[in-house]
Parts: sequence; C-alpha cells; structure tokens
Amino acid sequence: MLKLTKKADYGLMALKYLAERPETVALSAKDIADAYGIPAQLLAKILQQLTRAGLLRSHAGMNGGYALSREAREISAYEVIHAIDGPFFITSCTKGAKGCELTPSCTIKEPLARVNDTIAGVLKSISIQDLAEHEHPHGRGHEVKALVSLTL
Amino acid sequence: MLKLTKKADYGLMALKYLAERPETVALSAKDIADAYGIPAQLLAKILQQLTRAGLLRSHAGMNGGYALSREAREISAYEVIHAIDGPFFITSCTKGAKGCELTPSCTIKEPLARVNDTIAGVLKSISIQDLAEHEHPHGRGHEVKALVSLTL
DNA sequence: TAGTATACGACCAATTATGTCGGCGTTTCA
DNA sequence: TGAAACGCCGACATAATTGGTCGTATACTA
Repeated sequence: MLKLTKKADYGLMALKYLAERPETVALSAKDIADAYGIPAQLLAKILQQLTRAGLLRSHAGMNGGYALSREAREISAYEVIHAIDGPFFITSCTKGAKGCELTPSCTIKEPLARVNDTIAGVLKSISIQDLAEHEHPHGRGHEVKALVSLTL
Repeated sequence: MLKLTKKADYGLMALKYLAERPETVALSAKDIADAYGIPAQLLAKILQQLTRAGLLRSHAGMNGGYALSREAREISAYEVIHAIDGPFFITSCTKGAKGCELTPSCTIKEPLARVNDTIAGVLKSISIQDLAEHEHPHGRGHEVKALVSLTL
C-alpha cells in the first residue's frame, strides 16, 4: 500500500551506515546486520543486489565486505529502491508494459503516471549522504531543497 | 512496493466514472463494476468504505446506488486512497505509532517522512475532477499545476 | 589449508491483497 | 404486502507478495 519494502529499508540503512564510515575499507554484511539487528543472511542478499546494480563494491575473504562504489552524495535513494524492488509504478497497470489487457478502461492511469514521475523525482533528489547527515540533528547540516512540479 | 492497491485503483475509477456523469441521480455498484469489468461484490465493499468516509452518499432500494457527496473538484485522490487503504506511510515504522520497537536505529525514517509528506501533498492536489477531465485529451482541459517543495 | 567472507538458488513461512459467500436491512413499485 | 433491486457487513477462501532460512559453491587472506 504505497510503502517501501523492508528490503529497501534495510538497503537504505546499510548504505547510510557505510556512508557514515567513509574511513573503513569494507564492512561485512554481518557487521551491518548486527548493528541494526536485522537478519544477516537477508541483508547479505540485499547487499549482493546492490553490488550487481553497481552501487557497492564487494570483496570476499577475510577483512572483506562491502563498500560504496561512489560518493554517498552521488547515490540516490531512488537507485537503491530501484535496485532492490525493481522499477516501481504507482499504478498496477503501466501503459509501458502491455497496458491493462483486461480493462482498456484504466484512464485514471495516465494522470497517475505523472504522480509516479513526481515521486521518482523526489526520490532521485535524495542522496545517501542526505540520509547520513540527518544523524546529527544538532549539527543542522546544510539544507537540501528539491522542487518538483506536477502538471496534470 | 510503493504501489497503489487495486482496491484504491478501483475506487478512483469508480469515482471518476461518477464524476463523468453528474446528471445521474445514482449508480449501483453493479453498474460501475460492469462498466469496467471488475468484480461487483468487491467494488461494492469499496464503495461502502468510501461512503463511510463521507465521499459518497448511498441509497438503498430500487434505483438506488451511489453518488458523490461533494463536487468532484472537492474530492482529492488522497482522500480516496486514504479511505480505502488507510493512512499510508512510506516507511514501515512510523515515528507516530510506537516507532520501531526493535530497531531504535531507524534514523533513515525521519528524512523519508518528508518524502511521505511530499507524496501526500501531490495526491492531495489532485482531484477526481482532474482524473475525469483527462478523459478528453483533445479538449486539452485546463492545466493544473501543483508545486511541491521538499526540504530535507 | 583453515578460516572468513561473498554469491546464488531453492525453499519455506508470514503477511497482505484480492475476491467470494451468505445473511440481513431498506426502499421502491406493482 | 410482497417481491425485486439495492446497500451493508462479517467471515471466509484463495492468490500473490514479502520476508526470511538453508545449503552449497566460490573467492580471498593469512
């Protein structure tokens, strides 16, 4: 119901965790999982997905683990969600893929597709860095302003 | 995965259908369901929810059915979705209700709550009327512009 | 070569979404 | 006044998706 999956949440949390520790060479899935109390094996799979998507670099063996493949500032929340949950569409039937076979009636979808794009735009404007900075509320890190326009 | 449920879709479709027929006194759940080829009993339940939420007025008995309780322009997509799917939150754990009991670690959530508000704002700015108008693309109905700002 | 790590597919469990059934109350109209 | 057309409601049943586990293979380090 218009909600992020836990996997996406976990993925964002993990990337944020890595972003907060730029000095470390790599962190294992277990390290991160323990830090948040989430299932290690599940997180491992998520991190593997992020690796395949090119957001992380992995290294096996002792002292191996995962590290951001780019600057935290250069990784958007959208990319993370997309890598984990696949392309998202607010509407069940997207005009892109075959459309609503059964209901050629879904005329609602066209306006909602705009909403979809708007949300995607917002998510694209948020970086992992933004998430990590919010860890220090007193520091009052620099404000990011994203402006999105929706024309129906 | 950040997607509207079919119920919400159906609800929006039904309201749009009603909005396109302002002259009719009332339409039965079956009429609308048949028009779109969706399960009548399911739609009936959805319309009942919308009635309870005050978006529709119902009338039992022969020639009964449902009608918008307000102008289509005065009913937002947000209200419809909210009435059907309940309050939506992008994050699994909302700081409102108890927060993440198990993970006091969900620091991601705070920035994402902003995203949530942004999406809600967009949805609030779209009326059933907007959906209905899009039925006539050649008419090129008047453009609605919603501007949303997101400050992290 | 032992130990620590990722990689990946298969599988099961839990949750949620979708749809159905049956009975009841209301209104209309012949 | 009673049958037909409708809404109302709760309890199911079924399907789909998510969340999580297991086992095994592979890679790297010391």
